[in-house]
Amino acid sequence: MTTVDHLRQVRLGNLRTVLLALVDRPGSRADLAARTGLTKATLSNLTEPLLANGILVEEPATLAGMGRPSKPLRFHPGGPVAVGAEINVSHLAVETIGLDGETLERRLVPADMRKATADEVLGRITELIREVTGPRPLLGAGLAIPGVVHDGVVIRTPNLPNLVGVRLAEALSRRTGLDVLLDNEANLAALAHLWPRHLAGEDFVHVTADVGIGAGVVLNGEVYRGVSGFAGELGHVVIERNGVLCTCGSRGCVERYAGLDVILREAGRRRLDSLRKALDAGDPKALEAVRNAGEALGVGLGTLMNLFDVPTVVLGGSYAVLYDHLREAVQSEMDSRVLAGGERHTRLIASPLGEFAVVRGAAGLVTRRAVQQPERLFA
Amino acid sequence: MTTVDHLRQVRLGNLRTVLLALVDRPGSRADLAARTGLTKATLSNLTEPLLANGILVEEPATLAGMGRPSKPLRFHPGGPVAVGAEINVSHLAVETIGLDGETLERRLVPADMRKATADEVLGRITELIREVTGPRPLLGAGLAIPGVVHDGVVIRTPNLPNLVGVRLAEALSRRTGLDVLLDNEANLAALAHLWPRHLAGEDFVHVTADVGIGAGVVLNGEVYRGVSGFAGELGHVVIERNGVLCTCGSRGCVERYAGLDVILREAGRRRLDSLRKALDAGDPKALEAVRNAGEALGVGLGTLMNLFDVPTVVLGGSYAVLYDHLREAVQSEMDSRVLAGGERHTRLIASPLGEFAVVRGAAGLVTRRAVQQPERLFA
DNA sequence: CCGACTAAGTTCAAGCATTGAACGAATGAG
DNA sequence: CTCATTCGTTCAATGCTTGAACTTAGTCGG
Repeated sequence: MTTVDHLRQVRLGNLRTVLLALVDRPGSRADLAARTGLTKATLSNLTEPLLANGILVEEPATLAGMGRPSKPLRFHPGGPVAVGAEINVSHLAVETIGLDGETLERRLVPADMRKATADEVLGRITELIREVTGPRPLLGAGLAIPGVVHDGVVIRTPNLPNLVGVRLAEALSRRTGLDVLLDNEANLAALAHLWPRHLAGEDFVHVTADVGIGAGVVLNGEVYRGVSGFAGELGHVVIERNGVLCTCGSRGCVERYAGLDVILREAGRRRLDSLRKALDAGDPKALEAVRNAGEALGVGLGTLMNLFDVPTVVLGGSYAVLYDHLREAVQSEMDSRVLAGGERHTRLIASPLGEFAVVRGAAGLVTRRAVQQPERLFA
Repeated sequence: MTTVDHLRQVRLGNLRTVLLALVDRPGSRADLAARTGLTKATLSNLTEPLLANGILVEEPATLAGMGRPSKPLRFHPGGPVAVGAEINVSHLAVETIGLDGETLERRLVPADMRKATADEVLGRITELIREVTGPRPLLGAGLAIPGVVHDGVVIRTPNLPNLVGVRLAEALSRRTGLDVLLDNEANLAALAHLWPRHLAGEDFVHVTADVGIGAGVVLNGEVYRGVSGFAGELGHVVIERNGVLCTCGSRGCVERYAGLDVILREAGRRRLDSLRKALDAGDPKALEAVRNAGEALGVGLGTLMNLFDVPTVVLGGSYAVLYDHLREAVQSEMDSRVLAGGERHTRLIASPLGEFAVVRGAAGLVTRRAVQQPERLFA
């Protein structure tokens, strides 16, 4: 650690706060100085290389009130972009976003990936990525899969058995030439609610149901993954110690009572949209199936809240679609069990992001890293 | 934020790493330079004020091999000390430690505090603190209570009802003239395993049973408290959604199956030492009571592990006393339910700290703050 | 006993990011 | 046209770490 390094760290830290302020919203040097607490002099200095490297652009001018007009800075419309990609059981999806978080291109293609080989999956996702990437420089790609991931390797993915043990990040990187970050879809859906916009605060849990139930846990503005990537496995929280046997070997896992497959079976439906229609039509069997699932989920979430103590739960994915009919059962079961409930109710909300939450999170993983490690922008 | 502040931050950060290295073990300037990555010049510079202020002392010399002998630095034996204090249902305890973590004085006095008023409790604990503090300067006091705490105020403490709502930190501070940090005993028992020595890694959960069951959660080398102090409430993790009604209003909480009161009742014993003797004598009723509790605890811990994904569980307090007889049931139930268990077994250990774990943690809270904010040492 | 050797600790000029103040630039108000 | 106002730049000053040179205090071999 040389002396230069120490001062360089200070500079990089300031660069990070400036970029964070810009992600929040564009602003002139003077405005950014006020917002970050740095001086105008430092801002001139810090933004100079960002402008020179095509990361930022200076807008013509703003005809404000008195005084010299300010020239707001924003992310360059031709600047670097990040790719998000999702491999899932029944679809593939990709999306590109700029550093400002705006969506540039997106694709979602239904496809049964259950039996596909790793090569087939990689081939198709690579093709999709090529479709959405244009001439703008690429920061890298985030890749989401439904399962547990550690160090770029797929550790566990019950519904895509051909991917277990595959070094997916490396494999996709070889095919696309991009830097690839691999993560679990639950974590990435949660990240999409945190970055680039705070949609649910700095501490929350995001819950999704597909075949399994996964929770992405955000603590202190950071996604919490656990030491080996197994954190937030809400689906395997036990609600009845001698309950139904689970594929994981345990008994009474939440997943066996609140998983989407269970709800559909109990409701006598095949697909989510059909269930949704039945619910809206007041079908009693469907309503009961959803209420039962909501209660089970509420019990599991109560346990989760007693361990993590966060103020907000976001229901996403299929749960967001069923939100109107789930809410009451989940909330009441949770409230009756959460210890902190005496102080304040746990806020339960539906995700405002649709089916692109996961890919947006995947892309966000890349833009977030670029902002937090600004030296990457000059490579 | 002036320019001076920026450079001061660098200096304070380096001071912190030097002090951390010294907490680990004493060492000469050259040795510390090697361990911290700083230069000998910087070390001379940083340690000078620490020596001048009586925080460190220079040992005479060490007659090592060749070359100029080194003069190791260590914390001054007359330097500042921290007080830890514990208010509990059936006892009060205090302990003083130096910055190196060595115990100086300790007291543990049995006393039924259930019906005591806040004033009575504060009076007695103040008296104990006076008994153990000598001429050495005081950094402050850590205060532990069995219950939930937030911002120096007691939020919830089922077994010491007279303390709810009391601004305990402020009250004790007024009586003793010390800076007081208030925290939950579960968090502090966990901290005692993290600071000043890593006894269980940087990620673990420490579990204690008294009347209730509490877990102190350590993630990434930091105690995780949740947004309102309610994190780690393992006692209210649900293991049977329609199980026994709990005082908290929920049903099937772990506490109702694995709490110490339950174990004693089932075993037909009044006190822990009597239970322990019965177990050692092979009393079947006692053995079964403990095994049942172990299984229930294992189910709850399995759920906890599926959410936090830490590699180690430390059993402390009464559970440490019963460890030999609890271990098997806890471990097997946990292993069959933890998803990450396929990769590695969760390590289950008994706390090596005895009944002073909580007060040591309370004192550690203060020494840790002093090291992390070294500017406090020059006041 | 002396000189070579080794390692610890100190001294000092150099380097560098931020700062605050002074300055130049660009516009509106009167 | 002049003044007020705000934006952005320039520049000397600050203060911390650094690496190299230097001093100090021992061991080792003859």
